[in-house]
Amino acid sequence: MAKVRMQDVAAHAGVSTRTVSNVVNDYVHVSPAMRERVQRSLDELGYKMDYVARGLKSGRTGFIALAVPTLAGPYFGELAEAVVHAAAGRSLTVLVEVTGGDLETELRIVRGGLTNLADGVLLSALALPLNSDDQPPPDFPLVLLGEHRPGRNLDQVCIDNIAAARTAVQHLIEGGYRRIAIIGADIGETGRLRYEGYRQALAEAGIAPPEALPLQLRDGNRAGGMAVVESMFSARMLVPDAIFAFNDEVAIGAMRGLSAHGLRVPDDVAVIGIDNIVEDAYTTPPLSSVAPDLPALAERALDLLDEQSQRQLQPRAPRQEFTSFRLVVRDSSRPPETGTSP
Amino acid sequence: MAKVRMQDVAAHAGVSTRTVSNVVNDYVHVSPAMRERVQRSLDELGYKMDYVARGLKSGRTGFIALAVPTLAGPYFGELAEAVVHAAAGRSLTVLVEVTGGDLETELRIVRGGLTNLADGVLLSALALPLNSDDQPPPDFPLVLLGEHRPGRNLDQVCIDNIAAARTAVQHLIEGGYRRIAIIGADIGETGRLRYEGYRQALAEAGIAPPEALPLQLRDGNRAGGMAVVESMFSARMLVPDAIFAFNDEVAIGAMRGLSAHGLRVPDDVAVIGIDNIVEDAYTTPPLSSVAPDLPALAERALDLLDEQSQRQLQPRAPRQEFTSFRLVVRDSSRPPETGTSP
DNA sequence: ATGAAAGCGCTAACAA
DNA sequence: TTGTTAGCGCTTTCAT
Repeated sequence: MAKVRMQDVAAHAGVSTRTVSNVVNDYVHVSPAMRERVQRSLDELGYKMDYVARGLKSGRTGFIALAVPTLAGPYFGELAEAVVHAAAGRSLTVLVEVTGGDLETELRIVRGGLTNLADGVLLSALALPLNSDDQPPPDFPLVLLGEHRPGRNLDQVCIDNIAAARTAVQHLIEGGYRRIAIIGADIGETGRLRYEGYRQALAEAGIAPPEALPLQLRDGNRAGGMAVVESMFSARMLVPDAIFAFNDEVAIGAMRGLSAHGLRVPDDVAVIGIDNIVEDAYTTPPLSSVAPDLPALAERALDLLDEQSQRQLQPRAPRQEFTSFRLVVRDSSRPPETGTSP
Repeated sequence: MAKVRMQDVAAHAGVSTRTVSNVVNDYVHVSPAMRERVQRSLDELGYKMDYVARGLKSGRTGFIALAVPTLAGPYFGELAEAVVHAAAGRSLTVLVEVTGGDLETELRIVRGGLTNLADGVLLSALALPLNSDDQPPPDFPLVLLGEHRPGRNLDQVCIDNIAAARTAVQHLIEGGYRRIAIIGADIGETGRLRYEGYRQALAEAGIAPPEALPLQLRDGNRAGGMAVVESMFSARMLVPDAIFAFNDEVAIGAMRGLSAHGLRVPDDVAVIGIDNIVEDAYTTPPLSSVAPDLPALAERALDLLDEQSQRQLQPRAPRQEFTSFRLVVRDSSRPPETGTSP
């Protein structure tokens, strides 16, 4: 069964390709009779649109691309779901590419590696150099998603990392915790921002930060979080009474490390992370977190993509937008006095 | 900065587009001098290949598509990583589409919705009707990934679900557990197969299955697993001494439900799942599981895609291949006598 | 080793 | 309302 082209359908129905195209694309000015006739041929021959060919001509494909560092961890999967859902509301299909946090891959994407394939690109960058203002702005709709900030010449939507971190740490302080450690301050720009929020919260409360943890956090995942806690014990450090983790995965790894050493959460050490991944509600104890508004983030990102498609010609100043977040308190950060939920 | 076409480069270098194409595609018969000259123009003008246009003509895009029901849960994310990794070894880029387990979307894909965009499609189907043998075979490389079995006219690679389930249940039996419940026997074809393995293991050991759990598992996720356990308590059923869950997410939900009712794992109830997601090593207690060999699965799937591209003309009998799995024992299924790991 | 030119399947000006 | 036709950017026969 060879490929059925529009021309084949046109021949079969005794009309021109123009008419077939009109029918396929639900063009308004087609007589019902004609539509009926063409539709019959369409069905009979089993015609399937070649979206690539259409894209070549029309410049629009109906796809948008989402590039994320990894899908192995939960956060980007949940982000992807939010984007898929938001895109579906606009009749857009999402294609996800995994970059591996690889600089070369991220650069390829910023330089248009997905253009013509997708009408717009959402990129969660990890490795992209921060000061890339010298790079020419991309000539296709591109929005940066999430916490990285590679230069100031690209649209971006993310949560206010400083505020989010400060909220988390303030919550710990309000719970009476004083020796509050941070894990992951060294993870790229996001880590820097979250450290700043941490620092501000402590400063506001007049608390001195405890001594820094000995091991740097290599990867923002469970294994990394656990390793940092292990290093804390092997360095015989004074154990903090609370930990603010770079993200929930790290927090979960840290909790595992603590419990492996016989420490209870939150009685001995309180823990809080960021991202509010689904898993948080099922850890032991359930993990407190700061929840970014993923649906809103996705919607805003698509809005910006839209905007960029419109003003392709007359570029405007790049935007950085924040979406809201909220504190989600679970047992991992509830001070002992308060008791746990029923 | 308008779009730079091959023609522009050709003009700039004073050659034909043929030559530019040759240089770009590393064609052998190009004189070093010519290559040098064209390359200079390429760089100078900042040429970027339009992969869509190339795909239109050549029929190959360098992309393969992976369609999964969801990315919100951990399993398909980890599967996607495996596919991305395997594909990278073959200079293929993976584009992931989320189907939502939606029948309409799955049908669109089987009918070629991603053709011309991707050189081949890997589909993890959920809703696809089982007896779709009447459907004409797809005219593009397509391999089914994972546990579903929609008819016998498509290539498929998955683990042997019956054997995997039997292995898990045999492990529980060897641990001395007798009242072994299953959660998720009702989740589609996969559930049916895993139930069969469960049944076989019990039969081999001469154990009668305990009374069925009152609530059907709606979704194969944590919330579903927890809900089933809750229903077990509200129905005042005799609590089993071990649970074999449809997958690890369900197992994790079940563990949460058990601990919410004051039952300890594995002392009161042992739990085992399937998938061996990363999270398993960090749950409390760490969750035993059956681990599919994801890298092997991905490689075999790509092999089959390759094979299909070759014999486009002369179709061969569809294949169903199994990839190996192994039992991963962690604390959640270690009988009390045995003690826990150091 | 390189050039000229015919499409890949579709859309959209331009015509009628 | 529908037909005709010129490309979209690229690859690839056929020439040279």
